Amino acid sequence: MPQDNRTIYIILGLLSHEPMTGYEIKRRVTTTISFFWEVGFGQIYPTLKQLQKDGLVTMKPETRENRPRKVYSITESGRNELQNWLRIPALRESERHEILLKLFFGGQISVPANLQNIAAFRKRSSATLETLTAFEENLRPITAELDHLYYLLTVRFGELVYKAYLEWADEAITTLQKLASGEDPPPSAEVRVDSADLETSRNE
Amino acid sequence: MPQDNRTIYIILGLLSHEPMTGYEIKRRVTTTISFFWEVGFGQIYPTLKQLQKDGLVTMKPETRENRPRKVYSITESGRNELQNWLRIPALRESERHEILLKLFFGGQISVPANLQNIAAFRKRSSATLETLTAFEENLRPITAELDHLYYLLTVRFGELVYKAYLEWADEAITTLQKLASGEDPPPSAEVRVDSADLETSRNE
DNA sequence: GATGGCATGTAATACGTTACATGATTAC
DNA sequence: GTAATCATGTAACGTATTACATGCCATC
Repeated sequence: MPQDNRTIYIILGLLSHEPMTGYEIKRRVTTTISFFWEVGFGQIYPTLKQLQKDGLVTMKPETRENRPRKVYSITESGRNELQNWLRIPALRESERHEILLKLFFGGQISVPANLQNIAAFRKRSSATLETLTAFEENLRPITAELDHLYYLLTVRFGELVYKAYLEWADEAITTLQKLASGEDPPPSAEVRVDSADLETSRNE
Repeated sequence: MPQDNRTIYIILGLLSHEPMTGYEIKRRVTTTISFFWEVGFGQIYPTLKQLQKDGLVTMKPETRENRPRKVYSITESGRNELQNWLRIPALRESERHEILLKLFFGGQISVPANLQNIAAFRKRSSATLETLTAFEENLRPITAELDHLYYLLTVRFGELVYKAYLEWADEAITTLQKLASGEDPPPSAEVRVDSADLETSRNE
């Protein structure tokens, strides 16, 4: 019945690994797949209820250490639903790059203002890349387990893409700096601030 | 008043270049920015109405060649709103890679099935890259105009990122093929089909 | 005693996609 | 004549984000 709702499959997928609570699903999403797909509590709890109603998962209340929690498990029909979905090739990427939106209309603001936006993007991307690299180092030695290998493949995707982000940012910064130096009079105060920003973001 | 609605800024941005109709806005989006941000008619027309109500754009009905149309122009306050937004650095990328979602849970289906998904992704990405390369070739010679230069920068982003996609796909295919050949018995029918798919998608 | 993590949830709102509906003109 | 392009819009639905609300337990 669902046609577009990926939250369903994220939950089914995580439960296919092992039973867990909604809270733990959220944590798993954050620590593993959030760099290419985010899910919030506001989606998880209602979806779990729905999945239970549809018989794709079952729920078992627990009282561990006086703390009540609901542990969900995937059912056979849930596993089938998941596998059917996994076998359909994805249709398209859904990317939304706000940085590109701003840059596309960059002519409406100054070159230094655009440089600042790119510098912020570069900084963010660099931090993400570092996280991904750390993940890779942890995963490499344990790829004998198939699930870890697939996890590693997604991390590799991130690494290659974020490297491309950095490469692009450097290229764009160079292009625009040339433009600014060729057109602007002696470096203004605004330009000096930008340069400082670029330095710090580049050397972290 | 808006906090998240980028459609507003896409429309204001396009109108900052020149006045146009809702239909033409849609066409511009499709031909230039759709590879990193898509907008449908269902968003454009209502948003135009809203923007008009808020005084950020004005509308002038025309009857060109007996065909009625509504030509929208950006106002001064619209341009201010746009520029304010352009000067705020983007917070994060919003990417959703369904291919990675499927691969992350790849352990639930066979290795060849995962290979097919990656091959489909590769094929798609390769086609997009070709389009982007063609765009670049058209844009390179006309970057004297600032708007074209910014446009080119977004296209370069696409090129670098889609190249990274291809690189990743090849790497992932190699990894999984090794796995399949090391574990599977003599090539089954299923595996043969996959190999054919990979060939055609790789040589296009 | 305060902060942070574990744990579950609802409600409101915003946003986006799809389908539907209509009609003129232009090019094949 | 038929398909494609120009042109505008609405309605329904689905999906996602944000804020709010609650409470226990463990650690500092």
